[in-house]
Amino acid sequence: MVIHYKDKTFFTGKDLALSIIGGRWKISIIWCFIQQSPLRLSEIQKKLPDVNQRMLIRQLRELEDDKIITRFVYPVVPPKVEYQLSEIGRLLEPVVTSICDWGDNFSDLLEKNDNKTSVD
Amino acid sequence: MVIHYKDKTFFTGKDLALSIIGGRWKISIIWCFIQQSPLRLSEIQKKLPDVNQRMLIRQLRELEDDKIITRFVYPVVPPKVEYQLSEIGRLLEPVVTSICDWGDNFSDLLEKNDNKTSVD
DNA sequence: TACAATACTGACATTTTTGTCACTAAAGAC
DNA sequence: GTCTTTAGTGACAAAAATGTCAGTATTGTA
Repeated sequence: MVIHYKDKTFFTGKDLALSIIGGRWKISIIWCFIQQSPLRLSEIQKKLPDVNQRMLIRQLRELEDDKIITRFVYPVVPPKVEYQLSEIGRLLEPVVTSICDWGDNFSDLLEKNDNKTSVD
Repeated sequence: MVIHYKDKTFFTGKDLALSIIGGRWKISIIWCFIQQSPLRLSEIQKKLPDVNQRMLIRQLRELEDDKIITRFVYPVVPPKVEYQLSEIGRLLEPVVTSICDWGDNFSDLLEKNDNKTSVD
């Protein structure tokens, strides 16, 4: 199987997937949408205070380009733009939840080992 | 919940997880181990020809530091070193498979749309 | 005419990640 | 002493990702 996408060639769905969701903040952004949808830019900013606006917008554009999220502009003043997951975007939920689950497992393990080696 | 790990602070297991498996080749490396284990460096290189050796070793070191994989050196000449997933590393399987599954879905979608819009 | 609030964009700096090249280590065989 | 093979390391270059800052667009209201 060979996949051509945006001038690049991928030999597995996995590699294609990684190229799409591999961005620094992509999974975190998608996680926001799984919790609440739709979301305005300003709302995502509140949920992800560590991401600066410029970066956030860039990642949103990429996700939009890849059809993971949709963007809807309301013709009002002040401007209002709503983002939400597309159908294929919503299918990323198992990816995000499995990452969360593993992270929780890993952090439990850290705690256990910390207690084991702690000195008082 | 606050997690301190390697001089950094994480507020969710997800963020901790992303910091550990977020490296450029980490998921691909873990995927190799899910397919076959243990693996020698030279074997991983064959499976991931796009990763140069220096990079591969660096990613392996990071995974080892994070206790995702173990490294066993056989005291022989020429040197023989075997890597394999640790217990917590093996728990990454659902993460990897969900990414693969989603990628396959996405690539199916691409194909469908290509056919729809193709001209002959 | 100036101001408001939201959602941007452009140019550039900085940081991080990745890649390259040349080199080392190990110890038995010759 | 030199060669072999596998698995590395160090120093540096290049590229990519990310961050910063200042600025634009919109149009109803004061």
